[in-house]
Amino acid sequence: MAAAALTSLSTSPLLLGAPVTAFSPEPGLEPWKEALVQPPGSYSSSNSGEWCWDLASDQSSPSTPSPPLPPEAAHFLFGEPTLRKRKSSAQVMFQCLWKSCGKVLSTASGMQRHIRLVHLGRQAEPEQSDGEEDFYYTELDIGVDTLTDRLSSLTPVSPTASMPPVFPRLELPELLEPPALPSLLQPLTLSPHPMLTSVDTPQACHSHHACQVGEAIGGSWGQISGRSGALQRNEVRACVPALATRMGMSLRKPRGDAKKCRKVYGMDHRDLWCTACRWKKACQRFLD
DNA sequence: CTTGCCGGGGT
DNA sequence: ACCCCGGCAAG
Repeated sequence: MAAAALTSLSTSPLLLGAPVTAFSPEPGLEPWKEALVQPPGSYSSSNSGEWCWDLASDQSSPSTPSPPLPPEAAHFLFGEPTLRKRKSSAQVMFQCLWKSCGKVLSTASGMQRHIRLVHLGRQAEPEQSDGEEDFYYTELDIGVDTLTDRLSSLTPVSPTASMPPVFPRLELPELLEPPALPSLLQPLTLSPHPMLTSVDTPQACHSHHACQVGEAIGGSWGQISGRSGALQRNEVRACVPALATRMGMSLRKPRGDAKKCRKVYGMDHRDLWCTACRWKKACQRFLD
């Protein structure tokens, strides 16, 4: 029965083309629970929460008939965002990541066309596209997991993979400049700071890891990647803490640039240091 | 290499 | 509580 419902939902035009107005969060269906009922094969079945998915097995998903770009270029690393089964309760939109653009369209093809014409200056038909447009827009679930969207965009690759993701002619500083991030959040501003609050479900913020990850996004971690798309939001939400750890996202706060007692007074005036510095703790005199 | 400081001790 | 330091990450 549930399968039938999912099937009918997944084929519904509402998911792909309709305006946002139809959004409704489906009371009684906790979205985070859906993470636990993913089809087998793509995810390991650990119940410890330490090991939530395996990119290698993720790649084994069947290749598609004729994707518009070489799968090894992006889909190899990022999955198949437009073809994988989508969460039934989410309305999907597509937002341009180009600096100070932020245009939101309801279809991926429309967004690709927008990027191609407006930003890349190409007139070529989609068939000739090399898929570069995919790098300049992101997929938005207009639903409960806006944070995990952001997190997944910060997830360039599994830590088990050693190769960096392929960014064709990607102008990182421009694409990832801070102004780009707030604009991503605009249509999703259901609460003052969605990046931090939307994850604040009983599950995700249980150990505050997710919140600290949120803080980290504002810092240097924001430069990790701007790629859209990608890993299943359910997976990400289900194991944000483990994800943060596994990605090497240490929860240690980034080093401040203020000179501390040690630097100011020197090793041979330790008696002038604040006690915290003397004890090799975070300096209390020269705060960041 | 140096610096800042977390985590984990000892008293 | 106070004090110390191994060891790590970042620069």
